[in-house]
Amino acid sequence: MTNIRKVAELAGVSVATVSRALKSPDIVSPVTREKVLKAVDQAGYKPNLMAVQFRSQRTYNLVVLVPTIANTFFARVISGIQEAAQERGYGVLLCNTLGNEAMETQYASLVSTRQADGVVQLRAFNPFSDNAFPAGAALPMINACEVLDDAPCPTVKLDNRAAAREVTEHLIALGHRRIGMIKGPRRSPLTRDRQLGYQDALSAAGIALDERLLCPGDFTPLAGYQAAETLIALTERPTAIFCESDEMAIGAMSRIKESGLSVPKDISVAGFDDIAFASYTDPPLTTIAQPAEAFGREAVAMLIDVLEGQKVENLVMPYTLLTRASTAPCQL
Amino acid sequence: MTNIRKVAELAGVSVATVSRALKSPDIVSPVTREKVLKAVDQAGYKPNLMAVQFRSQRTYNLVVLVPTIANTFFARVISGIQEAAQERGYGVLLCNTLGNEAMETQYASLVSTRQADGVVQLRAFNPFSDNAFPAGAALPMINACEVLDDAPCPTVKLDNRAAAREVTEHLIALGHRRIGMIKGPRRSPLTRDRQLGYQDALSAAGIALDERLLCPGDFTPLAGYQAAETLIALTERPTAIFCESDEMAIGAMSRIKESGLSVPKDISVAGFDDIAFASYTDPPLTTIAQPAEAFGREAVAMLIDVLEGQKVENLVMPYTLLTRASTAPCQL
DNA sequence: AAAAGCAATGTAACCGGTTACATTAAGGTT
DNA sequence: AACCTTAATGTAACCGGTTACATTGCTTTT
Repeated sequence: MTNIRKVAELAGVSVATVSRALKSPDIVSPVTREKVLKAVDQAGYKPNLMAVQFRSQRTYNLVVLVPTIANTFFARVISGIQEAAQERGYGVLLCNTLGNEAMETQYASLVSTRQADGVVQLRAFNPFSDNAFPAGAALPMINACEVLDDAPCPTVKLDNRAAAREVTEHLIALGHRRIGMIKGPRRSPLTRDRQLGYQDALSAAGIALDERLLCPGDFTPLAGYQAAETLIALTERPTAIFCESDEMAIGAMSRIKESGLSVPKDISVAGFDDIAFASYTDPPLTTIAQPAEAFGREAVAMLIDVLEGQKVENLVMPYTLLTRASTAPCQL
Repeated sequence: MTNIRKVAELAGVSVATVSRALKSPDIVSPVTREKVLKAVDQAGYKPNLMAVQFRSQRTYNLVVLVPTIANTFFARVISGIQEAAQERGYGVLLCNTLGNEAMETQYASLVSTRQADGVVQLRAFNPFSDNAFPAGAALPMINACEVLDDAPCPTVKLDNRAAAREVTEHLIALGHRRIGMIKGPRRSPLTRDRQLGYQDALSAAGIALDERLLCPGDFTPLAGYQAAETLIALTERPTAIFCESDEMAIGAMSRIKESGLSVPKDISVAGFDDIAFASYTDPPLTTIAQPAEAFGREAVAMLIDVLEGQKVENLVMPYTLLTRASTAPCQL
């Protein structure tokens, strides 16, 4: 393999001069620079980035911890991450953690073993919290999308409470009083905030909370399907269902129609995320649009700022309620 | 940062002994090994993997070139890749190339600059074909899913022609004679093979090929939506449509219903891939199930075998026709 | 003309592991 | 007791860049 010494020999200069000619062209004479560049070309020289990284102790890689790449919302976030990282010369080591905390911790340790410079965490879990990491060490991390309450790092999030409130208010404005909710995983702050927003809207409208209308889920279509089954079976079934993800909403709609009920005539359905399929469902899905790609881009921008020693501030991203045909006035 | 020398000092041995105690425990005495391990623990020592990699000239990273991560079929393939890579101690550098060839070539060059050991290419394009790479150099690569005809590397693929033929035969068996096809990108071998399979079935049944029934697409729901529009507008519209991806099938179904037509009563729709949503559409989608995760796992297994100097053979993966409610007997 | 300043380049230490080779000590053989 | 073998450990070169410091030669200053 051609290395810097070969090039130096070919150009008749020292290795230091070659290095300088490539990295700080302005401090070598034009004549020498020419010679070096010609030698580089002739030898087909490409710097061994492993050596560069080793020397500079920077990998220019970022670890992204994603709960599941199969969720199309995260796919969009990752696209944004990828794009922003590439623009700034960073690579992305993607880690599909499947919600497995041990795996998250393991992947996060890529930073402490110098395989990556920092971490973007898309889930409310601090992979550095166990004792595998030196307590004082500042491990560059950004927590985005699902954010810890006491995040030990900068965060990028949505005002989930306000967004959930807005969806619920939309349903109430359509005359619905029995509104089911298909939630996310139990211990997620995201789920808690969205439920708070749901409750905010209910109490503002003077509607009592009925615990039976709350179903747990895990953001997958299957979970939505099963939760809808439960809700439909209630003696007083809801006339509207708010799902914490579009994927669950799709599953729920499937189950509702299977029962011979109609969306939105019998039951209105609202989702969250605005995934690509949301406008192709039958009927098209009312949902909260999140700027998924922007989440990714902003998280990366912040992480790189941290790595470069700049100060960063927490970010709250905007959302929009998209009213489509899956929600309609209550028929009762 | 604690390095191997600190540990050596702490344990009262040489750095070589520390290295050996960790990498080949059997060649140091039990007593010394104990001392070293205790020192490692005490110092909180973790080897600097950048140094290890630099020394061994192996990164234990694989580059994965994926056309678009937003397609849920690829999301499944990537899950498989991730899993297999992790099991064998490799990291995955995911590159969302968006079909941009310059970007593919750029990412592939991570291998020549020693940022990664090999490439898994999920698209029919040889990123090493331009002159940016030394001609003779053996750049470890596996081509999976969409495979080049003259791939310069081992491949993992489906018998797309046979699968497409099987779907088409299924439609013909239901009595359909005018069968539309929503295709993939023009120059893709995948699209060509699937069209050949479609034609095989037609000619076996004595049905003439009608070019107007062939619409180009790009695997997105929007493309399916638009292509369906074209097909519906034909004076003699098809009674069945075979889509080269489930995502396009979902878009097509949406457009068909928008026209007041019913699936499958007026038009049967079949897809390809069996993405997670395929069983939650209304009606559930008849499709070809591909072992997406297995594609990823096999590709990684093959790539690592190549990296380890073993011989590998091309692989053809199995498929299954899943008959669901979106296809029904022809009503004409 | 001697001193000082500066631009251009060379020399070699350094990053943190791995490993070929050298050295030492202990045990076994004749 | 002299010699050989083997296990255990130490020494130092090495991977391929980067960069602090040294050196050279030329120009400017007084």
